Amino acid sequence: MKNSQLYKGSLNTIIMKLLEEKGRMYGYEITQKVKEITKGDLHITEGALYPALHKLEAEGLLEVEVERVDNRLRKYYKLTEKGTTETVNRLAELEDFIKNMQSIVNPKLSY
Amino acid sequence: MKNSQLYKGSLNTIIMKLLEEKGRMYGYEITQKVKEITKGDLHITEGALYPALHKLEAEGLLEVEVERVDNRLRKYYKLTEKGTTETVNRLAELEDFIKNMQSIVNPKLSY
DNA sequence: AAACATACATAAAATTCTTATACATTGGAT
DNA sequence: ATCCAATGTATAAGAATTTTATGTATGTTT
Repeated sequence: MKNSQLYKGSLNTIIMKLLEEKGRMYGYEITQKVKEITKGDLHITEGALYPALHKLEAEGLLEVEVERVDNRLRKYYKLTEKGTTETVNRLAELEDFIKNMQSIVNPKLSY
Repeated sequence: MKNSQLYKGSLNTIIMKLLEEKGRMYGYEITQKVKEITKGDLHITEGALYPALHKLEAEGLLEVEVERVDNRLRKYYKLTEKGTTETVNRLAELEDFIKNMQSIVNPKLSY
């Protein structure tokens, strides 16, 4: 990930949310989608992405389907049942996190 | 910090924002203030806090004033001029970060 | 022919945080 | 009187995540 330190720790949640929405995605597609959504602010690097995907798979949250498209390898990831359940929790945590960070940035609004 | 991984990378920004607002604070006070603001969600541990404060000081973003209160040592931290300037940048980054994360969580709103 | 985009991967190093421990004072409860 | 909780700072070992750099290979554009 590029730029701000703030994105540290949010990669797994981002991956899981995108997969929840799209059904299945491959690694490179995830990087492009995130770049698009954040208008270029967030560039997920391969060095961060692939180990993260492999770990989520090892934890049983994702499963992979390998396909060959245009003679190039693609690994499509999708949420397992366990992963889907866990995504609900992670998104709830994310919403709390965002609220908390907003309370810190803008304490005037907490009346 | 306790619970969610999401807070990783946000500690420095939290510290700087609180100092910008309060003028000066000591470590323990920061932990209590954050606990209060987040209604107990975020517990900043000493093992994370003190190294972070020392590093910000080493970078010239914070300066320290040692005082003895009730025979207990207190180290009050405040932003340097450099730190104040940098805080503006960090808060802008935080706002972008929050917006980006909201775009990811709630893509429907991005029409 | 070179450069760029697509597509995956790993390994060393840096960074940040968790967990555990340490020391010292004050105040309240047993 | 003694113990425990709260206040206050600190460090060190280890874990986890990310950065940076590198590698492989194909397809497309200039």
